[in-house]
Amino acid sequence: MFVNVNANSAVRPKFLGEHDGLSRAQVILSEFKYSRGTEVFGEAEPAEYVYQVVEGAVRSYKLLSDGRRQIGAFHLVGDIFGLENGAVHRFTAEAIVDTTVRLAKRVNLEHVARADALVARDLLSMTTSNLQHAENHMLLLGRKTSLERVAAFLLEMDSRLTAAGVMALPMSRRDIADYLGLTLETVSRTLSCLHGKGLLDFLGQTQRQIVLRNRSELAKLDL
Amino acid sequence: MFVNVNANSAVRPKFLGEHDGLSRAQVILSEFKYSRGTEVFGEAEPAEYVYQVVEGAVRSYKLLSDGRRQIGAFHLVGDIFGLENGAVHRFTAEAIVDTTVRLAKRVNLEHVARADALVARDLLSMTTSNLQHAENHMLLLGRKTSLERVAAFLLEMDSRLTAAGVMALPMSRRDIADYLGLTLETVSRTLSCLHGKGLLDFLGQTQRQIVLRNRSELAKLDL
DNA sequence: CGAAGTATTGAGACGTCTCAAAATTAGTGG
DNA sequence: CCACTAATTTTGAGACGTCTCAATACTTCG
Repeated sequence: MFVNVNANSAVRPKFLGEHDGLSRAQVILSEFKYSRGTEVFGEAEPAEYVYQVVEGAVRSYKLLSDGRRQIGAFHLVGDIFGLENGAVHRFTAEAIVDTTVRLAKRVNLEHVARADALVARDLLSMTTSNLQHAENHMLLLGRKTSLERVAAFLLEMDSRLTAAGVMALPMSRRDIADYLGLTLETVSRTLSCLHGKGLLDFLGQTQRQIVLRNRSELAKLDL
Repeated sequence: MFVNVNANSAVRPKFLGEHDGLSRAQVILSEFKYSRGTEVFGEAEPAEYVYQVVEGAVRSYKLLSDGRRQIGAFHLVGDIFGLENGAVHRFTAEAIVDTTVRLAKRVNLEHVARADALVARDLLSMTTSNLQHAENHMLLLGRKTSLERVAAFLLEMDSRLTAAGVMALPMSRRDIADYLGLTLETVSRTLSCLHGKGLLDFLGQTQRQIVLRNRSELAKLDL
């Protein structure tokens, strides 16, 4: 099932096993592919692995009993996810598009962390940046209008995945809505509104390629 | 300004310096009092100390430029707050009522953590529980109704500060609203509604002492 | 090219917010 | 301790933003 791969990809972000993200950790790495829509791990499942997106995109979410969904984060190329302190995962993680992940056995990581204080420090700083993102997102979900939420989303994605001026969103309107605490219709309407104001353009024949025309106006909308 | 105190209080929770929360750390501890409404630290201020509530209650919040406020957490007796990985605080912290805190210099704590892996582990697990709280709160803020939010709030506070069956809330309706992403009127109406249904009672002549009459019905409301 | 999935747009419903007033509680100084 | 004032809470009525439901358009994929 798991294929051992150590081939170097020529991609920008720092990957597990390269001496950065998780220092010069001697952890066993594998790669695995998930096709669009499949689950990487489920909420409350034992947290056996830690993952990093090599290619594609992943959403982590929680569900209420009646199906309402809150996406806590999108994981894009280079992002590490599924890192838990406790025994089980607190989110469900699904591939948004066909996705390749690199994975490390959690117990190995913990073993290395015990020996190497730098690795332990990396674990803390990753957890801290997750916390920081969650804190900012609470402000968005609790207090921002739909326009402010969508503007914040666009700016976040712009900074994380824009290549050559074009932002190719992997996620659907529904995913965006569940991330922003809105409905997909409200997201769609708000994007149309921003397009109408000349702040962004839709590119080609897909609605998921977006070009930001006026970042500073968007930034003003995101208080 | 800071008074060195090592007197043992006879209170329930484990405190800094007692061999639990932060292991057998040899950190210098002081106590300090903040009167109702005063700021303990501000957002983006250098994070020089880590705090623990000895008596009273604290709110941590973020503000938007126009004054909208999102409270990220309430810190009650025993809770540690102001723990940062980065150089600065990401929230403003204010005393809700007259409050006594114990505080430790952050650099000392880091120094100890470097020497003692158990302390380092405690730091990570504290950050993780903050993260876990934030993740649950994102679900609440993004997807729950006002009734579900208030029910969740009551159950959270019930588990954290009920003494002798009575829950003495230190925070105002406005604080609750800013925690739940609602307005104070909606919080008040929702509490009235729950009272009307016989799920809770208001005690004495204050509106901040509440007795939960039917926890299981409340739990059903909090999906 | 047809079918399924996704996005847009519209119209009306609904939940929460806003504004306002009254009731209650807390705080202050005599 | 009381009287007075300020602050907080409750309650009401109407406004507003987002949601729901529905229809249409567009894109993707077999």
